[in-house]
Amino acid sequence: MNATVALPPAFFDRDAVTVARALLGCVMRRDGVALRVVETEAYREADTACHASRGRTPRTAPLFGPPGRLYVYLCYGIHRLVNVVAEPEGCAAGVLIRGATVVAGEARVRRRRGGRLDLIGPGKVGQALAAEVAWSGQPLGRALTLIDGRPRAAERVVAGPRVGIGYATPADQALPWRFRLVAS
DNA sequence: ACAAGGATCCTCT
DNA sequence: GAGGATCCTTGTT
Repeated sequence: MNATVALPPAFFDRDAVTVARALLGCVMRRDGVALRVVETEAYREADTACHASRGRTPRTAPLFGPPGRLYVYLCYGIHRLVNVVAEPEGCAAGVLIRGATVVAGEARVRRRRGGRLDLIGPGKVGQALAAEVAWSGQPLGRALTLIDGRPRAAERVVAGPRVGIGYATPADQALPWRFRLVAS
Protein backbone atom coordinates (compact mmCIF):
# COMPACT_ATOMS: atom_id res chain seq x y z
CA MET A 1 0.00 0.00 0.00
CA ASN A 2 1.28 3.46 -0.77
CA ALA A 3 0.31 6.85 0.52
CA THR A 4 -2.43 7.52 -2.02
CA VAL A 5 -4.30 4.23 -1.66
CA ALA A 6 -7.61 4.04 0.21
CA LEU A 7 -7.53 1.45 2.97
CA PRO A 8 -9.49 -1.66 1.89
CA PRO A 9 -11.97 -3.47 4.17
CA ALA A 10 -9.34 -6.18 4.78
CA PHE A 11 -7.24 -3.60 6.61
CA PHE A 12 -9.95 -3.48 9.29
CA ASP A 13 -10.53 -7.24 9.38
CA ARG A 14 -8.07 -7.67 12.27
CA ASP A 15 -8.35 -7.29 16.00
CA ALA A 16 -9.34 -3.73 16.89
CA VAL A 17 -6.17 -3.12 18.92
CA THR A 18 -4.00 -3.88 15.88
CA VAL A 19 -6.19 -1.68 13.70
CA ALA A 20 -6.05 1.17 16.22
CA ARG A 21 -2.23 1.13 16.09
CA ALA A 22 -2.16 0.77 12.31
CA LEU A 23 -4.43 3.78 11.77
CA LEU A 24 -1.89 6.18 13.31
CA GLY A 25 -0.45 8.24 10.46
CA CYS A 26 -3.30 7.45 8.08
CA VAL A 27 -5.25 10.32 6.53
CA MET A 28 -9.01 10.93 6.54
CA ARG A 29 -10.41 12.76 3.55
CA ARG A 30 -13.78 14.43 3.43
CA ASP A 31 -15.12 17.42 1.61
CA GLY A 32 -11.77 19.10 0.87
CA VAL A 33 -10.56 18.46 4.42
CA ALA A 34 -7.69 16.03 5.08
CA LEU A 35 -6.80 15.04 8.65
CA ARG A 36 -3.85 12.91 9.76
CA VAL A 37 -4.80 10.50 12.54
CA VAL A 38 -2.62 10.89 15.64
CA GLU A 39 -4.75 9.32 18.39
CA THR A 40 -7.05 6.29 18.48
CA GLU A 41 -8.78 3.95 20.90
CA ALA A 42 -9.77 0.30 20.40
CA TYR A 43 -13.08 -1.15 21.57
CA ARG A 44 -13.59 -4.88 21.40
CA GLU A 45 -16.30 -7.44 21.93
CA ALA A 46 -16.56 -8.62 25.56
CA ASP A 47 -15.12 -5.24 26.51
CA THR A 48 -17.44 -3.47 28.97
CA ALA A 49 -16.28 -0.11 27.62
CA CYS A 50 -17.65 -1.02 24.16
CA HIS A 51 -21.12 0.28 23.34
CA ALA A 52 -22.03 -3.14 21.98
CA SER A 53 -21.13 -5.01 25.17
CA ARG A 54 -24.69 -4.75 26.51
CA GLY A 55 -26.26 -6.21 23.42
CA ARG A 56 -27.16 -5.14 19.94
CA THR A 57 -29.39 -2.08 19.59
CA PRO A 58 -30.31 0.02 16.55
CA ARG A 59 -27.60 2.51 17.43
CA THR A 60 -24.82 -0.06 17.89
CA ALA A 61 -25.81 -2.38 15.04
CA PRO A 62 -23.06 -1.11 12.70
CA LEU A 63 -20.42 -2.35 15.17
CA PHE A 64 -21.61 -5.90 14.50
CA GLY A 65 -21.43 -5.43 10.74
CA PRO A 66 -18.59 -5.96 8.28
CA PRO A 67 -15.22 -4.27 8.86
CA GLY A 68 -14.35 -0.98 7.20
CA ARG A 69 -17.68 0.71 7.80
CA LEU A 70 -18.40 3.81 9.86
CA TYR A 71 -19.96 3.94 13.31
CA VAL A 72 -20.94 7.51 14.19
CA TYR A 73 -22.97 8.44 17.23
CA LEU A 74 -24.00 11.49 19.19
CA CYS A 75 -22.20 11.93 22.51
CA TYR A 76 -23.47 14.18 25.30
CA GLY A 77 -26.09 15.49 22.91
CA ILE A 78 -23.46 17.62 21.17
CA HIS A 79 -20.52 15.73 19.70
CA ARG A 80 -20.46 13.36 16.76
CA LEU A 81 -17.80 10.73 17.40
CA VAL A 82 -16.30 8.89 14.44
CA ASN A 83 -15.36 5.21 14.61
CA VAL A 84 -14.39 2.60 12.04
CA VAL A 85 -15.77 -0.90 12.49
CA ALA A 86 -13.10 -3.61 12.89
CA GLU A 87 -12.92 -7.41 13.10
CA PRO A 88 -15.06 -9.87 11.13
CA GLU A 89 -18.78 -9.42 10.63
CA GLY A 90 -20.67 -10.58 13.72
CA CYS A 91 -17.87 -9.50 16.06
CA ALA A 92 -18.69 -6.11 17.59
CA ALA A 93 -15.50 -4.05 17.63
CA GLY A 94 -14.29 -0.69 16.41
CA VAL A 95 -11.72 2.07 16.60
CA LEU A 96 -12.53 5.58 17.79
CA ILE A 97 -10.63 8.39 16.06
CA ARG A 98 -9.62 10.52 19.03
CA GLY A 99 -7.18 13.02 17.60
CA ALA A 100 -5.80 14.37 14.31
CA THR A 101 -3.80 17.14 12.70
CA VAL A 102 -4.93 19.21 9.73
CA VAL A 103 -3.23 18.30 6.43
CA ALA A 104 -5.53 20.21 4.04
CA GLY A 105 -8.66 22.31 4.16
CA GLU A 106 -7.43 24.52 6.97
CA ALA A 107 -9.88 27.34 6.19
CA ARG A 108 -12.83 24.98 6.29
CA VAL A 109 -11.69 23.46 9.58
CA ARG A 110 -11.34 26.91 11.11
CA ARG A 111 -14.84 27.78 9.97
CA ARG A 112 -16.28 24.65 11.54
CA ARG A 113 -14.22 24.93 14.70
CA GLY A 114 -14.67 28.59 15.56
CA GLY A 115 -11.20 29.55 14.31
CA ARG A 116 -9.37 26.72 16.05
CA LEU A 117 -7.19 24.09 14.44
CA ASP A 118 -6.35 21.79 17.37
CA LEU A 119 -8.06 18.45 16.92
CA ILE A 120 -7.01 16.47 19.98
CA GLY A 121 -10.31 15.05 21.23
CA PRO A 122 -12.91 12.99 19.38
CA GLY A 123 -15.61 15.68 19.44
CA LYS A 124 -13.21 18.10 17.76
CA VAL A 125 -12.40 15.55 15.03
CA GLY A 126 -16.08 15.02 14.31
CA GLN A 127 -16.66 18.75 14.15
CA ALA A 128 -13.74 19.31 11.76
CA LEU A 129 -15.15 16.64 9.44
CA ALA A 130 -18.75 17.87 9.83
CA ALA A 131 -19.55 14.26 10.69
CA GLU A 132 -23.17 13.14 10.75
CA VAL A 133 -24.89 10.30 12.56
CA ALA A 134 -26.40 9.37 9.18
CA TRP A 135 -22.96 8.12 8.14
CA SER A 136 -23.22 5.28 10.64
CA GLY A 137 -23.29 1.93 8.88
CA GLN A 138 -21.95 3.31 5.60
CA PRO A 139 -18.78 1.92 4.02
CA LEU A 140 -15.66 4.05 3.83
CA GLY A 141 -15.13 5.76 0.49
CA ARG A 142 -18.36 7.73 0.42
CA ALA A 143 -18.80 10.34 3.14
CA LEU A 144 -15.31 9.64 4.45
CA THR A 145 -12.24 8.04 2.88
CA LEU A 146 -9.21 6.71 4.75
CA ILE A 147 -5.84 6.85 2.99
CA ASP A 148 -2.91 4.67 4.00
CA GLY A 149 -0.14 6.37 5.95
CA ARG A 150 2.52 5.68 8.57
CA PRO A 151 4.20 7.40 11.51
CA ARG A 152 7.26 9.46 10.61
CA ALA A 153 10.75 8.40 11.65
CA ALA A 154 10.76 11.10 14.33
CA GLU A 155 7.54 9.83 15.89
CA ARG A 156 6.76 6.97 18.21
CA VAL A 157 3.59 5.33 19.46
CA VAL A 158 2.58 5.67 23.11
CA ALA A 159 -0.07 3.37 24.61
CA GLY A 160 -2.18 4.19 27.65
CA PRO A 161 -5.59 3.62 29.23
CA ARG A 162 -8.72 4.83 27.46
CA VAL A 163 -10.54 7.99 28.44
CA GLY A 164 -14.07 8.60 29.71
CA ILE A 165 -15.11 5.00 30.34
CA GLY A 166 -15.89 5.08 34.05
CA TYR A 167 -18.88 2.81 33.42
CA ALA A 168 -16.59 -0.10 32.43
CA THR A 169 -15.11 -2.68 34.81
CA PRO A 170 -11.82 -1.68 36.48
CA ALA A 171 -10.00 -4.34 34.47
CA ASP A 172 -11.31 -2.96 31.18
CA GLN A 173 -10.61 0.62 32.25
CA ALA A 174 -6.98 -0.37 32.80
CA LEU A 175 -6.42 -1.87 29.34
CA PRO A 176 -3.79 0.13 27.40
CA TRP A 177 -5.91 0.45 24.28
CA ARG A 178 -5.41 4.15 23.62
CA PHE A 179 -2.65 4.98 21.15
CA ARG A 180 -1.12 8.27 20.16
CA LEU A 181 1.77 9.56 18.08
CA VAL A 182 4.28 11.73 19.89
CA ALA A 183 7.56 13.33 18.81
CA SER A 184 10.43 11.10 19.91
C1' DA B 1 -44.72 7.82 27.46
C1' DC B 2 -40.80 8.95 30.77
C1' DA B 3 -36.42 9.56 33.00
C1' DA B 4 -31.58 8.92 33.12
C1' DG B 5 -27.18 9.37 31.53
C1' DG B 6 -23.40 9.65 28.12
C1' DA B 7 -16.26 6.96 24.40
C1' DT B 8 -16.89 15.62 25.41
C1' DC B 9 -15.73 20.55 24.99
C1' DC B 10 -15.52 25.16 26.42
C1' DT B 11 -15.59 28.94 29.66
C1' DC B 12 -14.72 30.81 33.83
C1' DT B 13 -12.39 30.99 38.39
C1' DG C 1 -10.26 22.50 38.44
C1' DA C 2 -15.16 22.71 38.20
C1' DG C 3 -19.55 22.98 35.94
C1' DG C 4 -22.91 23.73 32.19
C1' DA C 5 -24.40 22.83 27.44
C1' DT C 6 -27.53 19.79 24.94
C1' DC C 7 -30.36 15.89 22.87
C1' DC C 8 -30.51 11.26 21.52
C1' DT C 9 -30.60 6.38 22.90
C1' DT C 10 -31.99 3.19 26.01
C1' DG C 11 -34.50 0.67 29.45
C1' DT C 12 -38.42 0.93 32.16
C1' DT C 13 -43.54 1.96 33.31
